[in-house]
Amino acid sequence: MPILGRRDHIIDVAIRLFCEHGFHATGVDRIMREAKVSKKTLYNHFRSKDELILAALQQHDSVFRNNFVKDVEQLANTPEGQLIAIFDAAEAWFSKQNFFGCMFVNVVGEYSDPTSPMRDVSRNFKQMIWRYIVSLCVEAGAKNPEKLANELALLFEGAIVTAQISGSALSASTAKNVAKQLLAANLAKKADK
Amino acid sequence: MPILGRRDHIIDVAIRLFCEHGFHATGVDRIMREAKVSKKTLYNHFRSKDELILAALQQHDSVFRNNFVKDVEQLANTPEGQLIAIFDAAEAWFSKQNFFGCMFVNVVGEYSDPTSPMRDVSRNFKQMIWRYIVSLCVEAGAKNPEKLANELALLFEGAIVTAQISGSALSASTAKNVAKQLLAANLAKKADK
DNA sequence: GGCAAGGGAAACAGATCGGTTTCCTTTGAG
DNA sequence: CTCAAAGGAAACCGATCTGTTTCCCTTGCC
Repeated sequence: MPILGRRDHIIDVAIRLFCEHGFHATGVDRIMREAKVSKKTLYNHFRSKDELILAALQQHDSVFRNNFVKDVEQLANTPEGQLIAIFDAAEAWFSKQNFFGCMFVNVVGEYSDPTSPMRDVSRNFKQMIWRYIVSLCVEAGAKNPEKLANELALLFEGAIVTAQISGSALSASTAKNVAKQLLAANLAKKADK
Repeated sequence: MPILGRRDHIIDVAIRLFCEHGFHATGVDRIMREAKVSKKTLYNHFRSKDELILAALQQHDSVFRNNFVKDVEQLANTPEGQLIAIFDAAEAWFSKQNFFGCMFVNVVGEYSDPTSPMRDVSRNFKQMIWRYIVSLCVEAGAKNPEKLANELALLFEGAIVTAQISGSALSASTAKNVAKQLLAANLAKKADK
């Protein structure tokens, strides 16, 4: 009912439908039906479907990263521990009923133009995740934090897609296992403390 | 003109368009226009668009794996070398002009029903790649070939998606670097020969 | 030459797409 | 109470979707 909540509500419904069925397959009629708003209201808040898609991506970008970082910080309180906890948080994510892979991976499969604003948001999301991992690597005292972050981000990405296709969350522990080896090889020993 | 080549030609065009623009966004009108066949001919070979999608996925499954294995075998002639060469072949793949990510990753973003035949083909493709890696790990004398293959497949998957989103082929060498470390840790030393 | 089969072009069908407009009701602030 | 703004329901628009059908022309085979 509150005016300010309407827009966010539409975006929430749109995110859910886009994640589950894709972007082209999800019509505005269905979004408006499930959000229980009229088409007039929807187009009062968004000039076009593309603008709604973009708003959904940006909202999901913000919310997902915020929650993910919070989850990781709740699972461990040292930088090394948090780098590993990323994969525990991932496993919990993969195990959710409404897990349909990464929205930002799914969107690039439907919009191939590299100058598309959807791809900009997608690239930006992955870069933000990477920077987060870099910052943890720096705190953990990695010799080459950016290189280590590249490797950990790659494992993360691979685990997400593998979980999506296989329908199993096992890939998270596979990635976690490799991550542990990478940390052992790239982090200063505790003796250095 | 040959009757037998028509069906394959339609499939080839469909694969190209599905990879570049996605499945829902690619209409049969466009496929038929670019394949230079009439709609009658198209529906004479395929009962529905879904059947064409399925045929395209199966064809791509077969052709891609065949070519990929051939590329790997051309790049190295030992099992250890081939396990590494996977990522060199990947880099060449990522660098192609018409690289739009993995068709089987893209398709699961548009068809979320786990019982969908499209997802069956996708799962099967990833499993075939995994089995190929397992066989190389066995030949290379890995202690736990299936576990090592899980890890290498994860790196492979992560490299593909990262290349697709970033638009850069650098992820291949990142994955290759990690793969080398994994092989060094999991393969019997040369002294054992 | 004649003839059946296949294919091309295009009309057609019914549904759905994104998006606009109309009309009427609700609602909140002065 | 009044009145303007906002929202809901639904008609409407033109375009596009998958899929079917019609008509005509080519082509290969006997």
